[in-house]
Amino acid sequence: MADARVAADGVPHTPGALDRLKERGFFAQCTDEERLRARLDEGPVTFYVGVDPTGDSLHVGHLIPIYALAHLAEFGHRGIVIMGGGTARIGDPSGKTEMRKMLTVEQIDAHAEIMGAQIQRFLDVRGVGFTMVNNAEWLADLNYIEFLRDIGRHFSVNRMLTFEAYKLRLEQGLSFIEFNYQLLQSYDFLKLYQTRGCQLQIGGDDQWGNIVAGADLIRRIEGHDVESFGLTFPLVTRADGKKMGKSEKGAVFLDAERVSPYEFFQYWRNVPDADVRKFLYLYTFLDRAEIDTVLGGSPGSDAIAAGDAAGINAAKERLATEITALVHGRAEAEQARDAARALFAAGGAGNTDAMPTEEIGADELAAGVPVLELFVRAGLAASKGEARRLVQQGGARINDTKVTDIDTVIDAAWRGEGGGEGGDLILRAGKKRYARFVVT
RNA sequence: GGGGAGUUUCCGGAGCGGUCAAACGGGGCAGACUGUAAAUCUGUUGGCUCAGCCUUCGCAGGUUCGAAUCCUGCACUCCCCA
Repeated sequence: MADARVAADGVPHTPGALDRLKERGFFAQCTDEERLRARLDEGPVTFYVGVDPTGDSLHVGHLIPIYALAHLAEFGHRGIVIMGGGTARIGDPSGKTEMRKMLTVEQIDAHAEIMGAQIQRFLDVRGVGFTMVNNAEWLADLNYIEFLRDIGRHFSVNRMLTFEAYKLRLEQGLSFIEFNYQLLQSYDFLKLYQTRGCQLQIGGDDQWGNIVAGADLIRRIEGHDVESFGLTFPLVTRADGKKMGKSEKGAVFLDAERVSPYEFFQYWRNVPDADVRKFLYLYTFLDRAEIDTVLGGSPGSDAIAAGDAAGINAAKERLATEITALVHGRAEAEQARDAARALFAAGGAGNTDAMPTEEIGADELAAGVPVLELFVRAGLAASKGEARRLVQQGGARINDTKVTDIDTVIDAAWRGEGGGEGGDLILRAGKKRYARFVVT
C-alpha cells in the first residue's frame, strides 16, 4: 500500500473537492454532507460511477459523471468507472416511462467496449487516471439462491416502493426483472467497497434511490462503523426545455461518425443564452475566473445579463470550442469553429472543408440533375417530398442562388459564381445546413 | 383462472362504414423577426413517375360496392376479481 495521501495515479491529495463540485454545479443531494466533506478533505477517497452500455456510443449526457470524476481525481481521489455489462442485462427502470428493450449479451458487450474506449480516451486527454471494471465479472454468474439469502434479505419491498424513481413505473407497470436492478447496483457498491475500499458512489439524481440503497446495504452487511456515501448531480436540463443532449436529429453522440465535429460544435454554439454559464461550468475545465472573463467581465456584469449580443456569441463560441476540443481534439475544434465563422460571418459559403461532402461526376452534372434529387443526395432532405417543400418555402439555395422552382435542373452552368473552389456546388437548406458537391 | 379497457401517422391523442393520408396539441422543417439565441407570428409536416397513383391506423382472416371504423382468431399492454 502506497502512502495513503497519494492517489494511485500519483496525483497528490488536496482538500476542497466537495466545494469544487458544488461550485461547478455537480451537486444535487448527498447522504451526509458534513461527514463526506470531512472524509474528502482528510485524504484520498475511492469512489465510483456506473455507466450502463445501453447504446453504441456515449452521448453528451453521459459525460456529466465523467467530468465529475475528473474533478474529483484532480483532488487526488481515486475514480472507478463501472461499465455495467451485467446491470445492462437487466435494465434500470429509474425515471423511465416504460420498459427498455432487452439487449442481447453480445450487443451489450459490444457497446461496453465502444463506450469504455470513449471514456478512456476522454479522460486520457485530460490526463486523468482511473480504473475501469465491468460488473458482468461478478454479476453474470451469481447464484440466485445465494444472492437472495445474502443480499435480497436486506431489502424491504415496502421501502423500495416508496422511492420516487418507481412512482411512474408503478402506474405504468414494472416488471420483476427491472425491480431487481436496484439490488444489483447496490451489490456493485458493496463489492467495490469490499474489494477496493470504495466508499462513495456518484451519479445523476435519478440514481439517488439506487445509490442510497447501496450505501445502506454496505452499512447492513459491514456494520455501522464503516462509512459509505452517495452524491448526486442535478439532472441537466436546458433553459428552453429541450432534452439535454438531444438535437433535432437525436442524441448528440461523441462518435464522430454519427455526429461530426462540426455538428457537435454547432450543438453547443446554439445553446440557449441562459445555459451558457451553466454549461461552461459543467462541460469545460475553465476555471471560475476565466469563465467570468469569457462571459464578459465580473460576475455581476456579464454579457448575458447585459444583453450584449457580441459578448454572448463570443462566449458560446468559446464554450463550443472548448467542449469540442475535449471530445474531438483541439485541431478538429478549431477547424469546426473556423468553418462556422466562415459560413455565418460573411453570410455566405466561405470555408467548405467542414461541410458534409458528396461527389458528382462531371458528365452527370453536364447532363443535368433535378434539384430535388440533388438535395436528397446531399442528405439535406430525407425525401423528394421534403426537398420539394424546402424549395417551395424558399429554403433552398445552390451557390447562394435561391432555387424556387421545383423542376429546376442543375447543370454545369451552376458551377462557379458563389461556389467553392474548383467549381464545387454548395447546397444550402435553410439558414444553417450546408452540403457540398465536389465535381469529379 | 375470471371480468373489463386498450393497441392510430415521430410523440400524445381524436376518429358517425364512404367526403380519412386521417381532427387537435407537441415535436420537426421552412419563412418573417433576430444575435448561428430565446420569445412571437406564418406556412408546412407518409411516399412517388404528383390534378393521379401507392403504402399506412397491433397481426391474420372475413362481411361489404366500400373499413382505421363491423365480425372472428392471434399477439401484446393496462385495470379489477380470484
